Amino acid sequence: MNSHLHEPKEELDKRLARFEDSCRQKGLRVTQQRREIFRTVAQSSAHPSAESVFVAVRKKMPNVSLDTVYRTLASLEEMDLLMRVGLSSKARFDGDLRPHCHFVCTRCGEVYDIFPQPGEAPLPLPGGAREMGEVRQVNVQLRGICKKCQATK
Amino acid sequence: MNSHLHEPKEELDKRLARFEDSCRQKGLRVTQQRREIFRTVAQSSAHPSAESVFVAVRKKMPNVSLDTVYRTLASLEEMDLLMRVGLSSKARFDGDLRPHCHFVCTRCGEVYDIFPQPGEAPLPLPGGAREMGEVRQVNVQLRGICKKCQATK
DNA sequence: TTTTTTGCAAATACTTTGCATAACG
DNA sequence: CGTTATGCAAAGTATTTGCAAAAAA
Repeated sequence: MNSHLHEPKEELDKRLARFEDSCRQKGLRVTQQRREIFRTVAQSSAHPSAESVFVAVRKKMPNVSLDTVYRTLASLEEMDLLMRVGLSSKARFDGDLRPHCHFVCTRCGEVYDIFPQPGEAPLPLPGGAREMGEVRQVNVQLRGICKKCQATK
Repeated sequence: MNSHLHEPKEELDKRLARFEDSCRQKGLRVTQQRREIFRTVAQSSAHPSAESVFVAVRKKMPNVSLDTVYRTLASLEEMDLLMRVGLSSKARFDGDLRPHCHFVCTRCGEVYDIFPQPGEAPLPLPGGAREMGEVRQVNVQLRGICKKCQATK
């Protein structure tokens, strides 16, 4: 899975402890599968897909099923123990090419535009960007709960 | 489709002209379907999905098919006439919660981390963000062609 | 007229769900 | 022991592809 530790062992233990705390706090049981799936994502720097996690976890737990991986990744995201890269499920398109950011509501899925306010400076490219390759597009996504959903409780 | 013009008519005409130029430049034919699909996305501010575009276009062209919409949206993205919100196809996960950006290679799909360089200031939240709702996560994605793919030509 | 594109239908990829059994607390 | 989570199988979305007919240049 092209993964390597990005932290020493004690650090991983700390994260595993945090994982267990989060589970208990949410009333979720600390199962072998959840622990192994969490450990796998926590140790990888390859931004794995559900399938990759599945393959990796299977090496230690040959009976784990893909749907458990999906369910667990969703729980871990819910507990803020990992994050999802990009937007999931279906693709959405934007015909407005002017620089702007998106606010994505994680509850209703709605996407709102945030245009720069008058006089606001454009976001600078991060310093390390050039080394990665040729940047053609910048996509800034803020995720949270939109006003409308907050009102609905 | 909850769309409204975000520009006057002359502006749209200019964009349609640019669309036709881009097609010719790429050797793609300017078909009724492509024109209508482009116009639909260009006029919408709703970040439509392929399905939404399909429904909207069908009102003017009852025989258009969903796969043509998919194919056309891909071409339009290729020509930089629209952009895709978030990442398409499959979900990917990141267990590293430290603030960092992602470089996504649009050719090979690989995702690379960009961590802030020593002394680099964190990116400021855009001014308009607060009005949208409660921001829980910031996701900065740079898209382009990675070094490895550039080398492969 | 020649080549590209379309629409149809079918295939594929990704993700989710219902249900009986197994595992946690 | 009571309840939650798992694995299996099957269903549900989202997207892609092969091919004959239609449209663009």
